[in-house]
Amino acid sequence: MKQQTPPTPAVQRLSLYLRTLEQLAGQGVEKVSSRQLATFLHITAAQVRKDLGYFGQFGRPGVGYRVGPLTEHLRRILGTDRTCRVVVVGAGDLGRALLRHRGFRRKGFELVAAFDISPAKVGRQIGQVTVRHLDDLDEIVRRQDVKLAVIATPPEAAQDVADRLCRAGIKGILNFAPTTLEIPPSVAVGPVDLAATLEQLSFRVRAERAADAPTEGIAP
Amino acid sequence: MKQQTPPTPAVQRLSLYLRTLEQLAGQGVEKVSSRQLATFLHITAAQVRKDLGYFGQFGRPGVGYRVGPLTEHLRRILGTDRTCRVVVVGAGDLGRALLRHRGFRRKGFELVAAFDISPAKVGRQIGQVTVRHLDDLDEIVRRQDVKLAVIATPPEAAQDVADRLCRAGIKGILNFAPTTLEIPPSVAVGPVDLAATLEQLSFRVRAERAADAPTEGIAP
DNA sequence: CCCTGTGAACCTGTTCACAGCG
DNA sequence: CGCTGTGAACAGGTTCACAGGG
Repeated sequence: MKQQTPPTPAVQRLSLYLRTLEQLAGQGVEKVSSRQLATFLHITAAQVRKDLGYFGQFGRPGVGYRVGPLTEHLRRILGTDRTCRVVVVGAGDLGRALLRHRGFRRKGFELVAAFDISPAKVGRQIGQVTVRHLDDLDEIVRRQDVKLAVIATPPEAAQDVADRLCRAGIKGILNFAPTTLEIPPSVAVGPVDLAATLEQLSFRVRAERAADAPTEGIAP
Repeated sequence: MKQQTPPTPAVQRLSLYLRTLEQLAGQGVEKVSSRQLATFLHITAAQVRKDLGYFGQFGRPGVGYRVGPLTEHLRRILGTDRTCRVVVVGAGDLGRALLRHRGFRRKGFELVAAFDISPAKVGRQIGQVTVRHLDDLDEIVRRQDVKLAVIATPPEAAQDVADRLCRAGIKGILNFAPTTLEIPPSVAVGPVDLAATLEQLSFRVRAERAADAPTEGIAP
């Protein structure tokens, strides 16, 4: 029988399946097997089938999955079948880059507003939007019924911004500031710490050197 | 007995412990208990102790951990105790933002070069570096013995860039392009798909309607 | 044959509970 | 006492293996 809550890693892979399917559709491919999907993503075919199995039965035995319909299903599951409005707080380098990034729009996200407190930035046009003062956040989020927000501020400002976002009724926050936010459990947080991600790479590169050192020499 | 390979999630949390410790040190704090660290990161104290336990014995019973020494240990484990050189490929919006970002330097990474193929971008100064043509990549990576690279190109270019990086002897790649790279297993890849990360938030916000249980995630 | 869907076995990571030290 | 370090119990995910459909 089906598990009540799908494993988080399975949900993460859903995004990868969707990405792959969109690419295949662009090449005119119409059907795909779990094995093919698995090969593209360097995982096992059983994993693909089990992941999709948490959400329904999308395939046909002996045939595989039809690319178009499965794409639609995954979009619906992820909630990106309808365009989803997002605000960006912080118009520094990273905020600007995100606002100009075309990838979000393609994936069903619309960046509808940007906020900052610096007078030098407020009023500037970036991508499709004009930067507004942080004090306007509440009004705009409510008026446009925005559910998702991106925090791209310095870490010192992140908690205050998060508080404002929660008060404005935001439901999910993508946090690029290297801080752990204190927020009510009704709001989801996706932490993205770029420096920490590089650190992970550094570790793996370093670990490889010491791969065949049988002496456990990590603690000095 | 100690496990041979530390769990990947534990290594990821190491970066968070380090981040927290650096913050505490900035506030003049000198010792910290597993319970305090756990509270900051919304995890359990046992988790903190077990994670650190994979790498050595750093604490003193009845006292806790000394902030300074533990910070040093974690940096050494992650390989960021010495400055680590990194190149960035792709000088678009995202590449520029990363090149100007001060957070990497603070964490022990030095962005030593940027590459692009667009004549409009080659020669421009961004942050501390001048953008060079992609054809110079091999020479610079070898001459400066660079181990890590960031790919911030359009997805169509990512695989070719990855091939060049591998040929140049790069050991780890942080890939911001929404593609799965084909690379030899001797090279580590850290995939960062920003649109996919937003999709995950969308899912969790949407899932909340049905069941009130959003979770704070760590894995990218 | 080739494929999906799925219980069952396996494995990896987390939590518990306590011994031992300051 | 409070705190670390760690085996043991537990939970969550992944892989296996096979039933069943085209």
